[in-house]
Amino acid sequence: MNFNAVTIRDIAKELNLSVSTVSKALRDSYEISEKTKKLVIECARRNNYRPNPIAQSLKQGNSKSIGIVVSTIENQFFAQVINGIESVAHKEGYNVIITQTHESYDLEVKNVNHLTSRSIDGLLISLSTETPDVEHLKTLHAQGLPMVFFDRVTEEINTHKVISDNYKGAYDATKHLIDSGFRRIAHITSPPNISITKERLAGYKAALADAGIFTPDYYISYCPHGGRDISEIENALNFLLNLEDKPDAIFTTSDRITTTTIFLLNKLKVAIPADVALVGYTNTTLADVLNPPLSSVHQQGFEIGQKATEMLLSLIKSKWPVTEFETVVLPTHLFIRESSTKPKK
Amino acid sequence: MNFNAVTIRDIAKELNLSVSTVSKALRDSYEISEKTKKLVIECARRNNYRPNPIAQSLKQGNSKSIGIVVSTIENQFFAQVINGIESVAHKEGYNVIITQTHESYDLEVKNVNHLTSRSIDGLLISLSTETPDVEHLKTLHAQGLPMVFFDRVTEEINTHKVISDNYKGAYDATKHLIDSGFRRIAHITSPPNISITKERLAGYKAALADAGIFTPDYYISYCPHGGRDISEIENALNFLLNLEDKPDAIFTTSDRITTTTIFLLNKLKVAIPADVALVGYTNTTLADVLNPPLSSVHQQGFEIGQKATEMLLSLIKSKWPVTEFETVVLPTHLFIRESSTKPKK
DNA sequence: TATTTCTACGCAATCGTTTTAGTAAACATT
DNA sequence: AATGTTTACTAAAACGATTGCGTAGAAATA
Repeated sequence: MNFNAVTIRDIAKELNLSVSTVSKALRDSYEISEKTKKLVIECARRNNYRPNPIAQSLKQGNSKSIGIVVSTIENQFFAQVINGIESVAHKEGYNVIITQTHESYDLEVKNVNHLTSRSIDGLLISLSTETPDVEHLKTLHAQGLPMVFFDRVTEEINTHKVISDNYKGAYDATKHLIDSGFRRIAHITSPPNISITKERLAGYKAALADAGIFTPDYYISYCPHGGRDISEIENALNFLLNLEDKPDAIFTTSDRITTTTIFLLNKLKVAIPADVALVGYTNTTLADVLNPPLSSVHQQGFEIGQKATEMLLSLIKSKWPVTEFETVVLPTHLFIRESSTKPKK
Repeated sequence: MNFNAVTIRDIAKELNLSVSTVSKALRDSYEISEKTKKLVIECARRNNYRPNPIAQSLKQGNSKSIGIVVSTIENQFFAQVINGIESVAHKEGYNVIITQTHESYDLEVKNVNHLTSRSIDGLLISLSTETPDVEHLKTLHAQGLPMVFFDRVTEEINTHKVISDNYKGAYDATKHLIDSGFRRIAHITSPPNISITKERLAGYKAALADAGIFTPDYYISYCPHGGRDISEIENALNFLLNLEDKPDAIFTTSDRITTTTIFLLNKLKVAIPADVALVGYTNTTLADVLNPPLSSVHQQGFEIGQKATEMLLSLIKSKWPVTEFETVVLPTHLFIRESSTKPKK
């Protein structure tokens, strides 16, 4: 930084003291007399001295910053998670570096490398939908980088995790559709490899099974890129709506898939819920104002972020290697609106 | 970083070379023989060596990171701007640190201090609605910190700026309402002190004046916190809708004010556009799917971010103090949807 | 053969801060 | 008076990477 060149050395020179005295005075060391402390502090203030955090980091071996990897901050859910992360991190004097994968594996690897090469103290990560394996994270984990997974987690790395109760969220949504009188309930979801897909699929299947409703496998559509390409969802809908036993309801996962589905159904002039009902996962604040108001499973994004950060900081601050890990599961909430209300005949 | 302890010194020891030789080999210096270079590079790769960027920063006096200050990333407009910023920054090897003010002046000051104390090389900032003055930035600017303003800018600091054509956006929106047959057009907007408010207000007034329509001052409502509190907008609407010469159309500014207005109007069972038409500023991807589809002025968020970052990097890289500054104005686009279509009688 | 020029590398200082290991001087204890 | 104990400070070594300068030995030139 050349825009703020005042260093501890300048103060030392001005006061005819050694740098170590100045440093200790500023850190309020017991070794320094009150008189000198006052002198130093006053001089620092007068010269608008700010300790160079880079030098501090180098000396202390930590950077007081944590890295975040999410798919995209345009997703309201992740924006809320990040707000939760920041609320805890800032309180503890950590700053955060946010990176986005846009669901790409390449970008995930690049971002993780970039973050670690920026010397982060810990990592908060939600896996990209396109991530086939977690070797890039295993190495770092083995090297001792504290990491906490949230939302999309992996079984292959043993560390803290924070997730929503995806199973129950999906179960509740599906059961609600069943209770509302729908029987042919399709499911449009993310790629089968990521955790949230599996958990939500299990909840969906369980609700149907518990109600004794048989559902063919072709009612389940996976979007390989998590809805990054609108065509993925378009294809899924075209397929479903042209079936002979066309579904009378759809349960969607993920913010993007859900909001895109409502957009496409409207465009296709498929009436919701008259032609097909819809319940989705989304954290948009606009669900109420959509046409029609969208029934949705809402996740506690902010709280997920908070919890994950608390756990990460506890790992970072721990003096001994942590071997006991925890997976925190936060409840989801189903908001019932018009998109899933059986129209009266 | 203790989780990645491989340093240049470790490599030197392993190969029985000096640290300087290793450093120079890795930096491909002409002073080092090809044979040694190959040896060093291979050893570095094998040991998963990564240069410690903190040490590099300290030596080189830059941090290769830029700070961003926005009101909130939950706002789609800012999320898009940030994506634009990242696209340019990452390409140039810079990483970004995002902070949010949530429209609070206190948080803005804190964030700016935090960022500069984290040794950023430059600052990209959109002012908070509650920011009464820019003294906290003037000091930094005077000290030579490169900064570029975007979206909400200030006249008081002479540097690069990137904004939307707010005047024209507002003019077009208002003119469209007039052309659609509306005459009593109200305006709900951000606090009068920030730049976008002034620019949009001017466009709104000009369109009305050009059409020879007199509009009373009480048709203009300011939200002191930019719509952070829903009650601000509630009050504005209650006031407007209970007027004797109740407006037949409303033009709103800012993402949050616009989407909250549609929410409240729906809640109040005020039909849009039958009872009152609506055109707003918003960058949500959901405008099409809202009830009713929302006419809106769309800003080129991504491009604003890109442009601002290009300008910031040019400031950072400049060898000489820059004295010629530029304000780039990007066009807005009006999307006409149902919320502003005069219903047939 | 003596001198100069290259080549390829090492030494040591540097960035700004923190911290360990001193050390004079003042004061207290026997 | 000789010895311990504080007090209040300083010198110097880190942290990891970079870089100007120095130099041994090989090669080229005179």
